[in-house]
Amino acid sequence: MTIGQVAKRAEVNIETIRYYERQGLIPSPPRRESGYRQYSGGTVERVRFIKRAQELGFSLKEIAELLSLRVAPDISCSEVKRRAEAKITDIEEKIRTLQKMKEALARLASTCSGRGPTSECPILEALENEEEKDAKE
Amino acid sequence: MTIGQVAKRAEVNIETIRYYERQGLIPSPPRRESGYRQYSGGTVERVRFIKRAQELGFSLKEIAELLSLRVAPDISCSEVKRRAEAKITDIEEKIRTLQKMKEALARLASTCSGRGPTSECPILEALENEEEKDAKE
DNA sequence: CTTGACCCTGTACCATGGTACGGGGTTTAT
DNA sequence: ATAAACCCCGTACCATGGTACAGGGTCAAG
Repeated sequence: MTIGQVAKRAEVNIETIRYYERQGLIPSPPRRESGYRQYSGGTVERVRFIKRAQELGFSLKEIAELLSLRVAPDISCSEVKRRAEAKITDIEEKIRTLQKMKEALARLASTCSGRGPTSECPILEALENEEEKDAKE
Repeated sequence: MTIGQVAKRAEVNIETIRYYERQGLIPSPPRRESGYRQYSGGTVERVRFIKRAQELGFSLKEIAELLSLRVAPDISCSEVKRRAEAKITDIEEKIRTLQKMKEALARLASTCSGRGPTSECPILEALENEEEKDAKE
């Protein structure tokens, strides 16, 4: 298979395949005499693994590590589970941060009737004043 | 006030002040003969506004717009409120995405006893297999 | 044969929000 | 005077995950 075929089957950009190769996420395949890469079907599966793991919030670096774990002979499943659970914790933290932002914004928005000039907008005024921030903490 | 004093009082890096000036977020101040920037106290407040807005999830670009709105004579408070509410919507969407990720990860993690070699890890296997993904959608 | 699609490489670019230099001038306190 | 802190500018770099070229070679179908 050529790089274009792999990209098409894995539903990614050709450039992405080359990028992943450069980053070490997929191995450099053998070449034809022309220099064209010659892939087996395993690369499609590997790229799909990468994209699925990305969807779950893993960075490419973390994915590279997962891929290494997959073939490490002395590593146990528990390490994979630990990483999944660590990612869950990460995500929970992010959700908390976002919730705080949302609540602060909602409080601000509720102070504004939506009428009047911006020079007297309570939202903008709150962003300008330090007391407002301290009062929340 | 010098740039160092502004940075210290606003609790940001000197480089950040210069960056904000380059990005148009704060105005270029008058200079001494030496070339040193000479700030009034208003810049400290403005930088604090920027940082507070950032904490609420606004990008610098969005913040620049808020700062423009603040002094626009024909703009009403409702525009500011609209933007705050749009940001809330953004954040809610991000939370939903993160929730989905978390749930998918939790499901995966629950399939793994934490025992056994990684070559037989249900988490990794799920990431490898397309059927698993389709079954969820 | 011809042409269009495909492939290669290396380098640069994008977004975002900074941060770090190098090289040189200025200010301030001792 | 001296030394350290401070400031200036322009340019490059960082992280992350791509994406886009330019310039040139190869392949496959008509």
